[in-house]
Parts: sequence; C-alpha cells; structure tokens
Amino acid sequence: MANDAFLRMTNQRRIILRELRKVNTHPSADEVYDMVRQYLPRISLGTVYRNLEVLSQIGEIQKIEVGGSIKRFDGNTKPHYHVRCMACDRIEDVPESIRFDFGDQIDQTMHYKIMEHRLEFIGLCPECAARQADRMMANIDRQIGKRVSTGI
Amino acid sequence: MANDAFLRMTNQRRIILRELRKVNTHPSADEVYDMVRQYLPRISLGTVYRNLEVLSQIGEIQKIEVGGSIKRFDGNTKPHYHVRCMACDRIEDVPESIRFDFGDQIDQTMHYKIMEHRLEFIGLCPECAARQADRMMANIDRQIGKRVSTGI
DNA sequence: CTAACTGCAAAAGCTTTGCTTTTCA
DNA sequence: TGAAAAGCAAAGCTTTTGCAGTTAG
Repeated sequence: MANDAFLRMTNQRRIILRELRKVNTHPSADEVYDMVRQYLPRISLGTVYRNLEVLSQIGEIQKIEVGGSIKRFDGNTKPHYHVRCMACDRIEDVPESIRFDFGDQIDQTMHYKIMEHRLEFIGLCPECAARQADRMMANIDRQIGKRVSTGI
Repeated sequence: MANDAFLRMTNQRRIILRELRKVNTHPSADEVYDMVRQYLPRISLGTVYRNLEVLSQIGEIQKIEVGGSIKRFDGNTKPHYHVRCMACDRIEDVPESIRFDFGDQIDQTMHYKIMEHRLEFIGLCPECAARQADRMMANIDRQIGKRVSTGI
C-alpha cells in the first residue's frame, strides 16, 4: 500500500515553497512564476505547475478553489476560510481561530460521510466599501442590469 | 444608471433553461450542450456558453463554483449548499432548509461587509463509502502517498 | 425593420505532457 | 550512476470572440 516513490528537494522546489510561505496573498501559478523568476531566471512555467502540484499533494501548500476559474495556492496549510472582495477580487485569510462545526447534520441529511468543508465569504473589503461604493454599483449595474421576461 | 439593453427569449435560450430546470445534476457547459442537442441539433457550443452566461446574469440559473476547474450550472436559483463526493466527484444539493447564519462574526473580524457565503461539503457519497472504500483508499494512496522531507 | 442572437471557426487563456538534458542524493 | 526533475515547446481543454447571416418582437 505504501508508495515507495520519493521526491527530491530541488532548488526550484525549495524556492517556490519559500516564496509561497513569505506572502499571505493567494497567487496563481503564473504569479508564482513571476515571484520566483527573480531568483531562478531560467525556471519554466511547466516546472512551477509541476512543483505546485507536488507541494500540495505532500501537504506543504494548499491548492485553493475560490471564485473564478484559475487555481490559486496558499502557503498556509492550516485549515482556514477565505473572504473575497466582490469588487477588487482580493482574497484574504480568515483567522484559523474562526472555525465552524457543522456536526453530523449534513451526514444525517445527505447520508454522506463528510470529511471536510470549504467556506468562503463574499463581500466588500474595507477599501472598496468605503471608496468605491458608487463606482462599483454602477459597474455591477452595467454587468447585471439587464431585464427580461423569460416566459417560463 | 439603468441599462436599457433588453434580451430576447430565443428558442435556444428557452430550451437551455428548460433542460437545466429538469435536472438536479450540475452540468458543465459541455454537458448542457449535449443535453440540448437532441432538441436543437444545430446549436453551437458558443451559443450555449453565451446563454448560460446571460441566464446566470439575470438570475434564472446559478453559476456554481465547486472543486475542479470547470464551471457548472444549477437550475435551482434558491441559495443552497453543495456536497461533493471526493471519490466519484458527484455534486448534490443540500436542501435549502439547511442554512447557517454566520452573523457578524466575519464582518467584525475582517472588517469586510459580507454579502454572501459559499459552503461546500466534501466527503463520500453512500455508494462510494460502502462499495469502494478499499479501492478508493488505494487510489488516494497512489496519488498522495509520496513522502519527502522539505528541509525547511 | 433592426438590434439581438446564432452558427461557425478561430483565438485566447490556463494547464498538462512528451522529450531530451540536467541534477540531486 | 540512475531515477527524479528541469527546461522547452507542443498539445489539450475550456471558454471567449469576430463576423456574416438569421430571427424575435
């Protein structure tokens, strides 16, 4: 049952991990690529992808799935929630101390064996709430404010 | 401020919406394309994408973001949570009656104005839990069971 | 009528993969 | 020294877009 493959700590892998641990942002693979190129000018994007995959599989980083379709990575491996600003798309960590226990309610309703949960809050960051309220509403209106009767 | 563009209820749009309302699965754009082609053999995938976008913007369907990188769509527009089976990847709705209130705790901690939240449970569906326990563990082991010392 | 929409095909992300060379242990 | 990983480039998916023709209202 044990998998005897073993991994090497290459320079690329070490620096990707180190840089990810430095920040509390949640960079995409491409952003990680930019972050490490100052130390490894010849690293390839493929190597970044492969290492992010390996590092998340061995639990050194977290692959996070939040709104939007690109994957993001988090150097903080402790379970924690995220808040996303719906105006500027910034993602921040909710302190690990905030943790909800949903007990067996879902297990009993869905008859699933629940192992984990993912919780994301969506709202306005302080800056966007304060400074951009008007602009943002106009923007949302432009995107969403179409009207139609579906006839259904 | 109001956007005076208006939308038309075309046959394509109506049938995409109708088919999405019929099912309680959470199809991807490509799966919707397959679903509607029996009624509209000449519809294009681009049209499906465009309509899914419009329908979700006017609130007739929901664009859902769960684990995995492809977008899925839900004909159920009432707010509800999802459970995902980590073995077979099936996604099911948690009944709308199950709804948690996180109060102002996040607002006060993060100083965000929280507008909504997304909650997803990950676990084993009854079938996978019962029938595939061994096979699945072997599979997870093969994928994750690599060991390394990071030296950090 | 005419603006919105469709079908088609090409392009545009993001991510993975094949292959040869390099490197860690 | 040999298996793992890197670099490079090509391919693969999903999604978006430009355009000419079609259609709802």
